[in-house]
Amino acid sequence: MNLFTDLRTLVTECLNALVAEGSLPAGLDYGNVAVEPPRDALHGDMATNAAMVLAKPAGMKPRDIAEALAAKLTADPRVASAEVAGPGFLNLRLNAPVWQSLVKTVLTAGTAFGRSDMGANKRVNVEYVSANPTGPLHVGHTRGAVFGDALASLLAYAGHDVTREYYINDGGAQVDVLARSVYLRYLEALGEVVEFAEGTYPGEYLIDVGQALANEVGNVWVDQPEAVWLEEIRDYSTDAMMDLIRADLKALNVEMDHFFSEKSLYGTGLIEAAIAELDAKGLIYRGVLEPPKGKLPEDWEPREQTLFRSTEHGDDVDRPIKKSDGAWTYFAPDIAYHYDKVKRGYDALIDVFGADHGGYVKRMKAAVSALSDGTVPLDIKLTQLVRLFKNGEPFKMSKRAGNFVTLRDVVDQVGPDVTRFVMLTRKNDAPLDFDFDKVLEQSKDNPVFYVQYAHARVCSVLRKAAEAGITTDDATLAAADLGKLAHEAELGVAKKLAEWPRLVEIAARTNEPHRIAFYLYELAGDLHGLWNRGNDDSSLRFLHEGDAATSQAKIALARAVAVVISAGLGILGVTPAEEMR
RNA sequence: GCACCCGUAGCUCAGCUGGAUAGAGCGCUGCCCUCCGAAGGCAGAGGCCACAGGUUCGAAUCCUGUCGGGUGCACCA
Repeated sequence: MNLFTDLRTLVTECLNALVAEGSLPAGLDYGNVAVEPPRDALHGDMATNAAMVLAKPAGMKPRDIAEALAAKLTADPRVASAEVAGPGFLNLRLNAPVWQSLVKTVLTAGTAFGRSDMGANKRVNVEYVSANPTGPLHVGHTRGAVFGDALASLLAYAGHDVTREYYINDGGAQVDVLARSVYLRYLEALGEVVEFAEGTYPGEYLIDVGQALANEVGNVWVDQPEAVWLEEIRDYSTDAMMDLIRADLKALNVEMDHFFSEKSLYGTGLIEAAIAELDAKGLIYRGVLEPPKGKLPEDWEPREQTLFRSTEHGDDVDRPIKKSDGAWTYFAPDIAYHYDKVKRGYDALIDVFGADHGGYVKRMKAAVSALSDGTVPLDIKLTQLVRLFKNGEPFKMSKRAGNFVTLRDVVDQVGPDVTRFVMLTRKNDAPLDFDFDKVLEQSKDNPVFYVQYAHARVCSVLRKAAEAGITTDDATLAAADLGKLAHEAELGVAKKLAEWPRLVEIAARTNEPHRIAFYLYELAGDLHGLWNRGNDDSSLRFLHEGDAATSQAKIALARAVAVVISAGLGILGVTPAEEMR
């Protein structure tokens, strides 16, 4: 149910009719014909560029095509008028019943209004967060978590079969560091005085882990060499950290479908198999890389390494997959992991990385391109930094975490709903300012509040209606005499609702959930505007004393707005507010 | 030095597959509560879309270059 695609279908039908009667040449490509909202509402409800895009291939003047098309279009009962404007735009106005019935459609479909089948049930894997299992999640992870989760929901809403996935970096040196740090906390729990050297994690969050470990195994590892305890403590600690991370994610209402362990790639032949696949394509060789231009590392020296010829797939330089000592680089298991995703049969992959991984994008895309022979697209979305403020000043670090502000610091103070919405009110690739005071402010410059307030207002109307003895379930409202919604202010809100399905598709196509947040803000503004016009013009109020029929028609519109706000907030993972407190 | 992202109103930012007179919030000026929640609404002022070329019927949008800001750059993860 998308009025814009409905009308685009009508336009192409009319064009075909023109072809059939010989007014247009046959065989034209309608691919670039669009039906969209005009920039200025004064121009009408919808505009099509058909005449302009077809003028050249048809060898005709745009205005001539537009005139002929207009005549055909106005024959349709939905179309009130079709005017040629500017260089050849065709501005359409639709009859009021189109908008009135749209309200009914929304109420009948509920939050499914706006669902799309554009995804054609394609299997998409969205990998996000994937933080190292060495500590609690911090603000940067929070943004990635919120973005990835909303993107996954958006794609699902748009008809994709989505898997939410987390890659656990439990195979590298950083988990050894974790193990050593936990060992120190373990000794500490047993009464020893310990010192945290450079290169260990001093964060207080490991105290509990060390204590728990001491309770479990007693003093068996005291005074023992690392070789004795490292592996066991490493496994124990990463499990503990993943429990911590899962709990953090749960606090944000993020739930993964699948956790993939890097460690599972080692010793199982999976890395070797992935590299062999690349080797078979002639993309693996031994060589020496050029020194990096500009800042030359102090200890740089030419070394022969095993390299992936990523330049064959768009990268700037070839990348090492083995260190000079023969061990895998971090990139190697990452290749194997993505190979695994390709083999699992996904039609598209999406990685959500922090901005500090920007340098990693090209090589990862190169790897997936090579491993899938270009058949599986990989889109990598980078989330930019979050700058935290409190009272207008940069926010201080968290003590418990040692050196960073944690996800818990944020969620505990403002709640998951506010956290999520605010982090989605900016494009993913733009930096985000997050002010603990402003996001809780109940005023118009706080979009969270503004959108929630609109929803709460509708709920308030429903409560008042119930007090007045008016039936307001969705089925009743859908059956109301919606012809009473005749005022342009009311139809204007319905028109905004009509844009929802179209907006979902645009947001999904571009992988940009922030568009949902901005749309909801605009929709909320339209409702607030209509609400206030009821102050001057009582016929625009939602409740009409002693006139249930009129009340139900008006309330139907308000309720339809609430339904779409619910659907949108649902995608963003935010709970709609019934009332403001 | 190279790569990626960004540059739009005084400030913070939207801007769809290239489309008409480039939008919103804050701030500023002035209005609107006997009323379903004024926690809101309406109106006004405010622009060389960083700059210069190019592509075309048409460019904030696409391409090239310049300037400015951010991020990342062998053997870390």
